Amino acid sequence: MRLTKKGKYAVSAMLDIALFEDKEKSFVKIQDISKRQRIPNSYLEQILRNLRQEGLLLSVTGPNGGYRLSRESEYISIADIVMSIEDRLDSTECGGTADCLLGEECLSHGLWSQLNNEVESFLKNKSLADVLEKNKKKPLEISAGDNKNLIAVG
Amino acid sequence: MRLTKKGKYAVSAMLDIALFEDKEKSFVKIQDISKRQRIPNSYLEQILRNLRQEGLLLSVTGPNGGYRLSRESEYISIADIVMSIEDRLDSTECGGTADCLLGEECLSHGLWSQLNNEVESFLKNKSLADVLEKNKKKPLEISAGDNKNLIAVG
DNA sequence: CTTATTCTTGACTAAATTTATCAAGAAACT
DNA sequence: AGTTTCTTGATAAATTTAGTCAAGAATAAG
Repeated sequence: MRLTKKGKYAVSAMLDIALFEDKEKSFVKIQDISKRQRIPNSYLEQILRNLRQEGLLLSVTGPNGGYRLSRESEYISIADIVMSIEDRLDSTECGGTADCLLGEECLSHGLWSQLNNEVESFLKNKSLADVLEKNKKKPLEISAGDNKNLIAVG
Repeated sequence: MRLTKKGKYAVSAMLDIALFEDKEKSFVKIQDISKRQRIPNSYLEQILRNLRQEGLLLSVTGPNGGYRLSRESEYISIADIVMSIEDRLDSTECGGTADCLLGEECLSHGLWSQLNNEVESFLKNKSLADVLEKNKKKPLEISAGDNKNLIAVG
């Protein structure tokens, strides 16, 4: 399971949406996410596109449109998000193919695939809600002025 | 903790040395490691250089020279190796600095740093010996002919 | 039915990182 | 001397990541 900035942006964006979506009513706009999380707007478009195509987000075009989670934050794991985003699931050949050394399974193969499992199960067991929960405990500082709407997520 | 091909090559090379070094007597040559593990010779030079500089390997120049582990394989962890090799320890800004969002610690910060710890402790608790041990159980196939010396490690 | 808002798409570019390569040099043995 | 083998620093090639852009389509409001 590879982990790049893109994957982290994706998680931040999803957390942001989870926080700011107003169930039944409003959707969260790309622009707002972009500003709050400091993710380049056009890059974010690309990322949200993936997340929607993978069925993690719903979207509505037009005024008052935007994005919303496709299911409750309890049921979206970080692994779901990361796996939607990162193309090369495995960081190098070994770990998935069992065919690392020209047909032979290499000695370190077991090691890397164990590590992979380790990481994967860690991320599978963390939902968006879990991550947000953890941050609820320490009250967020809302600073005055322009930053009123800027809550750290990513 | 980043994980690239370079890091995996390093682990493979170390495993190879652990297997082929003949304590008190012979050293393992770059060329041999390169052939057995299919690691480009000149790239391997660079990698072994790092490992030696970090004190994980000893080397001797000249005929019958080569490399040997600086300490027994029980006392070299995979984390030791990977951390010698990978320059950027952390895959992206967040996870180490606690300063991800222009001075604010981001909501997902805890998540990434937890993951980091997870991976790190996994690799810290695995020694070269551990990895080799696992492979001892299933006897290696030695195929006839040119490959007689080719034991899968990487 | 026109306009403003907002997502959608595909193709493209730039930057960074990873993956090497090479050649000249130094150490050690025979 | 001559051969083997590591040592070093600089450089090049390939791949991946990160980010941009512009034209288009959907929706709502007036």
